[in-house]
Amino acid sequence: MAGIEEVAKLAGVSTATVSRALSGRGHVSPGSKAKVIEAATQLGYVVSSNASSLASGRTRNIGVVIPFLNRWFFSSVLEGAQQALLRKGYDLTLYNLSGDGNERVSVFEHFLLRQRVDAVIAVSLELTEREVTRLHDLGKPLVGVGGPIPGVRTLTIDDVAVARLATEHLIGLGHTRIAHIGGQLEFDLDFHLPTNRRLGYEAALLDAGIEVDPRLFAPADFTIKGGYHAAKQLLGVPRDRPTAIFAASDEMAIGSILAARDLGLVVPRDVSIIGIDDHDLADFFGLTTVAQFPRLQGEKAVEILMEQLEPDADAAAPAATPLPYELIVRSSTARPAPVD
Amino acid sequence: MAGIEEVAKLAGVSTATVSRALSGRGHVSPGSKAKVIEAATQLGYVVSSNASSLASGRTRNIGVVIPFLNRWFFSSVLEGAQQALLRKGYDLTLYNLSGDGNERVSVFEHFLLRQRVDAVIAVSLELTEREVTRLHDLGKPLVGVGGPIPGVRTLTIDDVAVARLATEHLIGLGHTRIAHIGGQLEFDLDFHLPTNRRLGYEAALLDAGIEVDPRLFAPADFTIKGGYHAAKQLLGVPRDRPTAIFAASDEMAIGSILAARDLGLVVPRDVSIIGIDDHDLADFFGLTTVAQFPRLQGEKAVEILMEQLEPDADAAAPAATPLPYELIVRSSTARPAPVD
DNA sequence: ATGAAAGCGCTAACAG
DNA sequence: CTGTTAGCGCTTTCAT
Repeated sequence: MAGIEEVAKLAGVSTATVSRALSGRGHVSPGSKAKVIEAATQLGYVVSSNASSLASGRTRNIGVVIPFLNRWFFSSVLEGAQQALLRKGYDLTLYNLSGDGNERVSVFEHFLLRQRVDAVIAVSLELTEREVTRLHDLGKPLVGVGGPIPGVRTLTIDDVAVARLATEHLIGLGHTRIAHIGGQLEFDLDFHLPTNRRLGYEAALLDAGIEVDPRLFAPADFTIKGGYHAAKQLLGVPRDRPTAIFAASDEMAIGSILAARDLGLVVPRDVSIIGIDDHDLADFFGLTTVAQFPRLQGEKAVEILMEQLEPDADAAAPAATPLPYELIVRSSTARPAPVD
Repeated sequence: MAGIEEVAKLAGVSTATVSRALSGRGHVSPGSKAKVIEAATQLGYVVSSNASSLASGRTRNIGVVIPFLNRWFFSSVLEGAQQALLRKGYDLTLYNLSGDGNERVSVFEHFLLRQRVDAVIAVSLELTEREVTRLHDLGKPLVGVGGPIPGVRTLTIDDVAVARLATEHLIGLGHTRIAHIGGQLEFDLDFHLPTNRRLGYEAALLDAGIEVDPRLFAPADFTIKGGYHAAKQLLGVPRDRPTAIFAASDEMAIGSILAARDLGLVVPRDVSIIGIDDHDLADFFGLTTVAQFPRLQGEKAVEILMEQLEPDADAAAPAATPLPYELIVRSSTARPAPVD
């Protein structure tokens, strides 16, 4: 492992110049820079990140705290963040807080504070005030994705508007008996999206002069299986069956499609189904949905952090761009069958 | 941020003793140790990992190189590794090599060599000899999961045996026209599992005196969609339809189940279907499968690294435990319908 | 069992 | 634009 000193010697300059030439901070004459780079590549020199971090206080490493790895939304956010960071020359250290609160304390107290990271991205985790304060006091930027953190810049789609759009799509097709599969209450703890989506659904209904019928709501756990069972309840009633279902996630919507099939119903002839996400499987199932773009959310979180970590850059993204979402109409929604 | 010196002062000992007491290496009297711990917690002291790494040469950080994040097998391995590492007090730095080879070079040359990690876990990536050599030269232990790396300790289930078990399950039920949905050739590049699974399938057939019929093989890309299309091909033939399908992954098996349904076939009455994985969705679809346990594989990879990084520990796992797999019979397989 | 002190390899003033 | 030099905060010999 060649060190900076050898590079300096080979290039015929001082170690300071090597450091400057390689890191890009401070001015170096083109000539020296070329010689340094030449020497560095020749020796296969790579900075020791520890020495560099210790001396500079910067780690070029971002911590990502995330509750699940095996769900579409989360792995997509992670992927987006990872790629954006890689491009910027940053590493990503992963803290998967799937387990109990114990794990969580340990991560905060012992890991994040170890000076391992320059900043933190918290995905769908409601941090406590104490946790936020700790990070702020350390001067570590923090950005949230997919969940509201008081006092912290957070990226979330407008869940109310998205749910409203989905519901209005069904209303526009002529549906009036529209069921909703939403989140269970527990899910509201860390991110309030179930409630917000339900609110958007109800608002759309009311605006259209349709009464909200509590019997048309079924809770589920955001999985295919959960959506399947919820939809069976909703669609299994002998009379006044809903003609459409708005599920708060694509996985639950897909479960609903499978449930409808098992009940002998044809989608969309007998029942229209719409979700939220634009999950990988949505296309395969012909699911109409409102796309959110989690990869983009991950990338954007990185951008925001970069603005704070490296303010020099040409002041890119305007601070408060709303996150995009988009109705994608496939074959799971249609006009309701005419009443005989 | 209290430093080690303040802790030493408060505890009335030297910084060296603090270091020893907190890290556990070297002997410290119980009395001093208690005082140090007391002082450290009181001050909220946390070591600076950079300073520690720089001085000791150890980072307590493991790099995980992985090609996908959004697939069940990979996210499960990652989850297992993450949890095991967390328990050991290690961090996990993630390198997602989804993109082109360019990214890959960059990761190796600039990231892994920066002294950021003590060891590397490579998931389903066939590293080049050069890459392996680089890491070895740096004294960084390396373990592979799910793919063969020449000259490196690798954890993989015995794909041939697993495929054979799945096929024998079908044969045992009385099937003789057994189709196979396997991987496309491209997938064989980085991990040879498609070929190995096909080999196991053919071996089981031959052992049972059943001829291997190349028309009963269809390639796919390990997704539900891919399995769906492959199965349609296989099951759509007008005569001599296979009575069973062995898919090389659960996702393809699930696609097959959906294809069968769309063709008006009842599973398992008209066609039996078996997969490999025990994917999250397998239970929901009643899929018979051979479970592999990717979380466990991730954990095991960590164990192996720990043995090398911290040889002191009570010599745990015997080196060459084979990875477990297990036939899980659900409702997608049954005796073939009697020939009329 | 403990303390003193010499670095680990680099960066950032500072001076020139 | 470039070199000199003092640390960054800890770990680890080496004594004691």
